[in-house]
Amino acid sequence: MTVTLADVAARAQVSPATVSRVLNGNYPVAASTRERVLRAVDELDYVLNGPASSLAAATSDLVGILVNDIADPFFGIMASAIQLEIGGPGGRAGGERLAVVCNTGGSPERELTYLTLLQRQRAAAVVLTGGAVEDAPHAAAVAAKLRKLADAGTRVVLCGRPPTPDTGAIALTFDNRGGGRELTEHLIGLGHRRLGYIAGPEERTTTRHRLEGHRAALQAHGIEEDPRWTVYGRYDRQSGYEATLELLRRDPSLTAVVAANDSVALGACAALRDSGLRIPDDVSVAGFDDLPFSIDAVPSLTTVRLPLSDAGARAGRIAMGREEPPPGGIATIRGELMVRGSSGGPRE
Amino acid sequence: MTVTLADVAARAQVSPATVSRVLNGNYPVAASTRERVLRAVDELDYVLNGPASSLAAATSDLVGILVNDIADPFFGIMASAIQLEIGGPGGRAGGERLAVVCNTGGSPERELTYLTLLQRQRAAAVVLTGGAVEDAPHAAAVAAKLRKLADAGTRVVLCGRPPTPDTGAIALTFDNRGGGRELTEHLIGLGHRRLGYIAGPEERTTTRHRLEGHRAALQAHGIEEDPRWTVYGRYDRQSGYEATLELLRRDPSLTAVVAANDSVALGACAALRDSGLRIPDDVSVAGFDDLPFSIDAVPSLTTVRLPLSDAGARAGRIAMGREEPPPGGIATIRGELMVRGSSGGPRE
DNA sequence: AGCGTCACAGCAAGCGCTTTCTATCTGATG
DNA sequence: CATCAGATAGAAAGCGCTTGCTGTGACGCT
Repeated sequence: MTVTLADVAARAQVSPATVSRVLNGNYPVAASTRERVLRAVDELDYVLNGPASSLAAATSDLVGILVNDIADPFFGIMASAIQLEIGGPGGRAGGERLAVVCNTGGSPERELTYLTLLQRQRAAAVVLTGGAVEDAPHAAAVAAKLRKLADAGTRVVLCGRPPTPDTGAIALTFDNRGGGRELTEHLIGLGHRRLGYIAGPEERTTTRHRLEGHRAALQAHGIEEDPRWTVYGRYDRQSGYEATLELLRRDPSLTAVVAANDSVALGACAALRDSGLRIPDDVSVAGFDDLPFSIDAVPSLTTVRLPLSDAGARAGRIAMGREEPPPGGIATIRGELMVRGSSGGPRE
Repeated sequence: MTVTLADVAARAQVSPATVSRVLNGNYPVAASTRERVLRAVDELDYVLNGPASSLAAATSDLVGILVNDIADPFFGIMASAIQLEIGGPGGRAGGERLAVVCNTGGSPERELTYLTLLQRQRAAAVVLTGGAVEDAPHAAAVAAKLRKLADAGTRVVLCGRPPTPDTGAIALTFDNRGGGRELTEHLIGLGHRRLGYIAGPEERTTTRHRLEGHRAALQAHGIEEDPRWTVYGRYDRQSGYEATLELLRRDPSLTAVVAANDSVALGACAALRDSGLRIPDDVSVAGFDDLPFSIDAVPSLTTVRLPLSDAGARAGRIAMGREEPPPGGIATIRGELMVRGSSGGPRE
C-alpha cells in the first residue's frame, strides 16, 4: 500500500542500499544512477519512513524547543528565532529538521514529560527557553534528565534560563538581576523613593532574579523596602491589573510601579488609569523585556530590552553545532534600559 | 549501552512481548507480572525507543500544529488550546502525545515541507491554523498533500482556515467576511462615510475575506469606495503604522480606519496620535481578533472577537477523535463585535 | 602484462519494538 | 475425572531503513 524504499529500488533497478545512499547523500553514487533513483522517487511519490530511518540510523532530525507559554510573545519571539536557525524547512540552515515547539505551560511535570517524549524520539537537540522552576526535587529531576539526554548525544541548550551545572547543557542566560537593578536605579535617579514591585510567580528563577536586582538598587541607595510594596502574581496582564490595585490599596503614596514584565506593566497601567491616576505624572510604570507592543502603550513603556531574537538565534546555532558554545558553556546576555514616556519624576 | 526492552524483560524475567504489553496496556497481563515489569522499568530507567515503536506499530504519537507566525498571539492562543486538548503531557487527554507546533512563517514552501516532514514521521494528526495562501499551484500542492495524509490515516483538521474540498480535512472556519461586515456596519451606523482600510498580505484568504466583508457593508449602505482608501500590508504593528500614514496622505478627510487585525490597529493608533489626531474624536479605529492586549489600548479597541481558544480546543478534540466532526466536515465560527472606546461618531 | 587502486553497487545483518499465533496453566463444568 | 473455556505468557516474524563489508569492473602505474 505505502511505497517503500524497496519499491523505489525496484523501479530504479538498483538495490535499496543505493536508494538510501542517494537520499542521504553521504556516499558516492554515480550521477546517472542518482538521477534514475530520484526520478523513481518522484514518480512513486515516495516519502521516507521517518521512524524506520531513525531506528536504523539511531538518530533523528527532531529538535525540541520547550517554552513556558506559547501564547506569550516573549517565548514566541525566541522560538521563532531558534526555529529559523535550526533550519526547519526554509530556515537558514540546509538540513531539513523538524524543529518543534512544546508548550509546558510553566508546569514542571509537563516539562519533564516533554523531555522524556523527546528523549524517546531520540531528538537531535533540545532547547529550553525561559526561567526555570526553583522547586528542588523538580530541578534535580530536570537536571538528571538533561544529563541523560546529553549522554545520549542530544545537544542541550538553555536560552534565557540559568545554567544547570554538571548536565553538559550550554546556557545562554539573561542578566535579569542586572536589568532589574538598572531599571530601578533609573527610577530612583528620577527621584522616586516609594516603589511598588509586581513580581511574577514566586518559584521562578526569572522572578527571583529580577526582584533581587530591584532590591539591590533600593539597598544601594539606602532605601528601606516596605514589605507591602511587593506583590506576587503571574506573568500576564490581568495579574498586573489586580496587583496594582492591591498595591494602591496597601500604600496609596507609591510614586512608581515596577512590573515583572511588559504584559504585567500594561495591566498596571490600566489599573492606574482606572484609578484616576496619570502616567507618569502621578505614578511611573516600568516593564521588562521590551516586547513589540510596549512601544505602543500610551505612554510608551520604560522597560529593559532583552535581545530575544538574537539570543534565540544563537541558541539555535549552538544546538545545531554551527557555532562554538561560549567558554565554560555559559554566557550571560545583558539587557538594555529603554527609557520612554511611562517614567518621569515623582509628583510633589 | 542504552537500555532496551529486552533488558527490561530479562530483569523482570518475562518475555519482551510481555513488557511491551505492560507498557501499552492493551492486553491482559497479570497484576503481579505487571508490577514486576514496572519495577524493572524503573530500576533500569528505561525509556521506550519511539522510532522503533512507531515503526513496528505503524503509527506514532506525534501531532503537528502548523502556525503562520509563532510570535503572534493569535496563533499562540490557538496553538495553546489545541495542544491542551491533544493531550501533550498533563493535558486534558490521557495519552501522552507529542503535540508539536511548527512555524511556517507564512511561507507556502515551509508549510509544504513541514507537512512532508510530518508525513514522514507518520504523524497521528495535523492541525493547520490560520489563513491560507491563495496561490493556485501551491494551494493544489497543499491539497494533494492533505489528501495523502488523510489517506495514510492521519487526521487533518483546519482551524481558522477555509475548507479544502476533497481532501478529507475537517474545517473549522472563521466567519471573517461576516465579522468584517458587521464591524464596518457599526462604523457606518455611527455616521462614518469615509473609511480607510488597512488590509493584510494580499494573497491571504483571511485578508480577502475580511476586506470583502468591509466592502459588502459599504455597498449595502450605498457608500462608493474610493480605491485610495485601501492599503495592503502585513499583519503587524509596523505595517499598520506605515499604512495609516499613507492613508492620511492619500485622503486626510478619512474619519475611520479599519485594520486587518488588532496589531495593525495598534500601529494605526500610534500613527494617528503621532499625526496629532485624537481617537475617536478625529478618527475612529477598529481592529479584528480581540487579542488580550486590545482591551488595554488607549482608548480600548473596537474589534471583532474570535473565540480562538474555543476553536482551538475543538480542533484539538476533533483531531484526537474525541469529538464528532461537524456535519459535512465544515463548521463556520462566528465572531462577536466588541464595541469599545476607539470608535465613535465622526467629527463634524 | 600484471597488479594495486578507485569508484560504485549490492548483500545482509541488524536497529528495538509490536503483534499474531500458539502453548500453557487454571479453575469451572458436566 | 475428563473436558473446555478463559486468562496469560512466549516465540517469532516482521516493520522499513542504514551501513559495514564484500564484490566488480575500469583505470592507471611500473
